[in-house]
This record gives sequence, C-alpha cells and structure tokens, in this order.
Amino acid sequence: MGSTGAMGSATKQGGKVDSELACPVSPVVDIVFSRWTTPILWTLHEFGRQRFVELQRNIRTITPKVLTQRLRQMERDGLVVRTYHPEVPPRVEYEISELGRSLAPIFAHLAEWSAENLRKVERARQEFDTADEQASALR
Amino acid sequence: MGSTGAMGSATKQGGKVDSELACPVSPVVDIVFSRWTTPILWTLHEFGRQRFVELQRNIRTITPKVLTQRLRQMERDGLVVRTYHPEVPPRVEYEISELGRSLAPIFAHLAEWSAENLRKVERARQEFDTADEQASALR
DNA sequence: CGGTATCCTGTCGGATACTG
DNA sequence: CAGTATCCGACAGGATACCG
Repeated sequence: MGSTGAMGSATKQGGKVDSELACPVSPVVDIVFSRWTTPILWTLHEFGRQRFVELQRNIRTITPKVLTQRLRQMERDGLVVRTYHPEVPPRVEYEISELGRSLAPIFAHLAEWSAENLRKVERARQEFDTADEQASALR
Repeated sequence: MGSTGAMGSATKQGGKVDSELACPVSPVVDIVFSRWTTPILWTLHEFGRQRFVELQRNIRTITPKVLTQRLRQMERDGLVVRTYHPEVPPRVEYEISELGRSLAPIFAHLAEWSAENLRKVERARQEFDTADEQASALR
C-alpha cells in the first residue's frame, strides 16, 4: 500500500482529518464500534427482525433510552431499517439492512479473533500487572 | 479501557454478562476499537517501529498524554511492544507485536468496507436528515 | 526526548419516571 | 408497546504546563 499519500484521500478539512489520514479504518470505527451498536447489530443479525421490547430483552442490560439512541443512529447511518405499524397497540420492527449485513463477515472474523486471542490478551495483562507490582516494590 | 462502567462485557457482579451473551465481538471492541488505538495500530503497522515523537508526528492531532495512555494500554494488552534504551537522550521505540499484527487482515477488511460503503452511509444520513426536516415541517 | 501533572469539558450511558 | 423526559455520574480525551 502507498505510504504517506495514497490512503484515505485528504478530502475533508478539520480536526478529524489526521486520524483519518493516519488510519482509513477510523471512520468505520465511529459508525460501527461503540459500546452498544455492536451487540445490537449482532442480535439483529442473529435473531432477525425484532420489536423494540424483544431487542430490550435480548440485550438485557441496555436501557430503553440508550437503545433508542443507538437504534436511531444506526437507522440514520443506514445500518438498520425501522418499520412502524400504525396499530393499537403500536408495533415497531427493526431489522438489519443490507448495508448492515455487509458487515457480517467482519463480525465473524472478529469473533474468530476473539476466540483465538482473547486469552492471550488476558495473560499479557496479568504479566504486565505483576511486573508492575514488582517494579513498584523495588522503589 | 471500557468507557462508562463495564464496557461491552465485564460487569463482574452477576457473573453472566449480557452484552457478551448477545455479542461475542464486544470484548474485542473494547480492546481494539477506541478512538485512538486504531490509528496507532495502523500507523505502527504501516511505518514499523517508531519512537514516541514519530508517532506523535504521524498522528498529528493526538496529544502526548493520550498517546501515552493508549500506548500503555496497548502494551498491557500485548498489542504493542515498548523498548526503552537507556541512553542520553533517552530513546523509546514502539512496535506492533505479533498479536497486534494478527489484527491486520481485519483492518484490511475494514478499510475495504470503508472504501466501498462509507459513501452509502453518508447518503443515508442525508436522506434521513432531509426526511426529518420534512417531517418536522408537517407539524 | 519521553513523558507527567492538572484542569476542564463533551459525550456516552445508567437510573428513574412518565406518556400516546 | 415504544418510546420520551430528566437528572446524574464516569471517563475518554483536549489544552496547557512542567520535569528527569
């Protein structure tokens, strides 16, 4: 790959440019990898079209407020499709869009990486932490 | 590491973790995809072993404090190797570890996804926003 | 050079309560 | 049911200054 120049195209000006310049992945990160978007996307992908409450039940610790916020953002970004059925009681269904679904292989890779390497990270942490203790014991 | 509270995974209280249950990807997200870890990892991967100041120059908008913080976390997680040369003036070099390098294919996929789909996201946003304007104009 | 030490704020997310 | 309305705390991250 090109070194300095080729990557992200310096199209934008402003604060965010540099991290984008340094890393074409950053924009995707902002869109897809926040605390809750990942679980939501995953759940939607796993269990298919779901109502608001179903999502809430499948992602137990999420609050309705946050669920709404993330869902709105993802809808705005075109990752999720919201369907409102004007009935009584109201019914709203969320499903993953095609764009959202195009992330599936990446998620799969991530899950795979996790299965293979999460342990290593944990071990590295332990080593680092105990080494740290020893270091501060020397003082 | 995690932002608020316990991140996409480890609320250690109850034992079972809901978002983890819902999404095996969350732990990886916490480790790899924060605002700065991605650019740092990318830069390290692209330009190889670098000194602190070089990293600072390559990722222009990052402040030394944050760079240190992220670097420490990544070192602790075993993604980055820090080498201290006790010279005058001091010299410290950072390089990506093997574990860190194992993320490269994922980053490549992400960059690819970005190149193909970022536009779509932007278009979706515009549509959503203008539709929103129209909707609120009706009220 | 390679960081620390402070101070400060923006934003995410949690808790709780309340509607159409 | 599907949210909205508030209040609030926590922390990543920015700005600035200083040190071995």
